[in-house]
Amino acid sequence: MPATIHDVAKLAGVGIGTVSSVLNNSRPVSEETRRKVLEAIEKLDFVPNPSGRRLSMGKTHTIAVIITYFTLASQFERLRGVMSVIAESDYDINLFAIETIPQRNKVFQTVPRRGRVDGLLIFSIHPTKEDLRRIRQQKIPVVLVEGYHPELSHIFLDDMAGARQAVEHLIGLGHQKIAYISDYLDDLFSSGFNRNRYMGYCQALEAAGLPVRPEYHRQGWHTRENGRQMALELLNLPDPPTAIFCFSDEFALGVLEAARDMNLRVPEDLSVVGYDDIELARFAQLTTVRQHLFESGVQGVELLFEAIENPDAPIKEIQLPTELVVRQTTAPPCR
Amino acid sequence: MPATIHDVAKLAGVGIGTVSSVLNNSRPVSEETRRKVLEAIEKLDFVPNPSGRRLSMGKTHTIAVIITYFTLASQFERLRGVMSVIAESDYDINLFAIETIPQRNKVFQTVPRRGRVDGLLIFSIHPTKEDLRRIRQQKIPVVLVEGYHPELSHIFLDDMAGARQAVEHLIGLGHQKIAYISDYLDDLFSSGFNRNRYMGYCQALEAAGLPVRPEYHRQGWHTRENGRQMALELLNLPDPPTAIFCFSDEFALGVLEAARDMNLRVPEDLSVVGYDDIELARFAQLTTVRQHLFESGVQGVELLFEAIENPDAPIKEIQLPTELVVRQTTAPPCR
DNA sequence: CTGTTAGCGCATTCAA
DNA sequence: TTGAATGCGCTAACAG
Repeated sequence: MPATIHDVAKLAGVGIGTVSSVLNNSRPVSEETRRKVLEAIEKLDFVPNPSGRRLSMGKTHTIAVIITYFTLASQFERLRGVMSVIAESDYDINLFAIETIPQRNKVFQTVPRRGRVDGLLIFSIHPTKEDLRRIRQQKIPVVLVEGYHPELSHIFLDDMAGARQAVEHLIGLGHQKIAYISDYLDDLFSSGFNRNRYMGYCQALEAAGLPVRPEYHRQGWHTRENGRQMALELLNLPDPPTAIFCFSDEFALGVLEAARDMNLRVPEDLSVVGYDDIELARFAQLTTVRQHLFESGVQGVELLFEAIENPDAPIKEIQLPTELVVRQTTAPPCR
Repeated sequence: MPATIHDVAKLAGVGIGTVSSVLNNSRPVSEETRRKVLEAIEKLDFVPNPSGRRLSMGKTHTIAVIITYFTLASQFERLRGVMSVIAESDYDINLFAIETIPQRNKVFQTVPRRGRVDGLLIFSIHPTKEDLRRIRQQKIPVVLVEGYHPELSHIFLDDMAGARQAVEHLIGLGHQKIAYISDYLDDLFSSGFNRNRYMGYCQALEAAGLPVRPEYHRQGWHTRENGRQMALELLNLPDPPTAIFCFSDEFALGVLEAARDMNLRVPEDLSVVGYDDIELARFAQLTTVRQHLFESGVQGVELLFEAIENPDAPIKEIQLPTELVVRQTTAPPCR
């Protein structure tokens, strides 16, 4: 139904090769014929069919963005970063959200292929050996965002240091009983950064001569409500913590809710530190570890574009800084 | 580089037609050959090239989702709704975020075409006559989410009623000085729903015999920070309002920040009502008008799928309910 | 400078 | 039940 290159050629009285030439500036065309072609294109409201073009060129001009934890505001902010540079490019983006293992498998089995997309941007997922094999075999450019792999380009942060900063801040305020609310340590998607944050937490405690108390460590699936539940459990312990460090701001907001439920004042009765610095952390006046979410999305696509342009370039890694942002949810403990 | 249908055919010792048949169950194949083909597919890790398939079938198995105000949490929640049903389907999604008029034009000029995508889901944008012409010409299925157009399928809400409920709630509490913070009334993208909410606001006031004071109506671009600024202006008026109704929760959170800046207690000194009921409204204990965001995304794609299946079916419109959710940010005025 | 032709990978006829 | 041939819309190489 829509006009094809043949329709344009016929209307302009030229061959399809010529139309293609003016479309892509692939070879010189006389002013006269160019004008005729342009006119025909205008009149027919012609836009080239991407499938035809893709098939012919072997390039899709599309990148896939694979996201897990798609409920999290942090992922949304990363995605916004991606979209901001996509809008300026002539690439399309295919979005894949994966929440379950079967979904993960399906996506990783079908998406990372030449002819399907030109490159992959993967948020917060650790590729398995199987994934890696596939990726290498298809020779498809990949960039991990909030991920780490020695053989793939990635944007990552020093999570251990970030977590350490947060806990050191609490220790510096005089806290001795510091709990940690985290994602499952061996969650199937994760790139080990949750493990790293846990290690940072432990390191900071140990460096200060504080014990790592197992009952102060809770794990749960990544929602605010779970954060609230786990905080409630912690705060109802016989010897409750005076401060809670959270794997994410999402959890931290849940902790704040729990404190409200129990009529605890923050920060007087309970200090709370989050991780991510999502948009709403500022609203909640949450002390948190900032990772540059939007920026990580931006740099991720840029890296991917580079890799697509220059497939033989060595992989790159970019480390984004983490910084502690002290707001109103941390203070010295009362007791 | 990746295996093609020819590679599979050769390895299996059959013709490509046969391979295609087992791939799509398009015609009977003997158990014996099917097995051989499946084996070859497995061995070569073959997945059909989508561009080829699309070109051949004239279907893309892709839908475009066009979103404006992509910074808003409400859009993210809608998108999550969309993704949740996409994950269960075998459709891909192409995401387009538009923030500026040139972007808008480019997207509407190139995206809504047969051969490019099978359908369009459009969030919070009012199609122009020009857009409509294009859409009709390409005969491409379209569903508007949070939009209204008599000739296109759409998911919408009765915004006038929603706004009225909110303002009536405030009036019922005894407020007489009620301000309204809105998006620009003639914003270029919008479908008029901001205008409708304004009318609902006016209606409720008038029905109660209250004056519509122009200085109580502020307009600004859709960010929390702007909400804060506008609230500051309102609250510094010689005769400040005792309640502020907001076009969105995003604005309302900004108003809450402004109140905090000015050491006003909410709801004692100032009542605040939002609109949308985003995830975080609950955290902020915000009284708000709920629209079912996630659900609107879900129903939007479902409607679109129906339209793709059955292109000649009449357009459908779904009205989603709005409901006032009273939380902690509204109370009778002090003075 | 321009028209013609050969694929790109697939689904789908048409024959056998 | 199957193989071979045709065409989807386009780009690029080839031939003028």
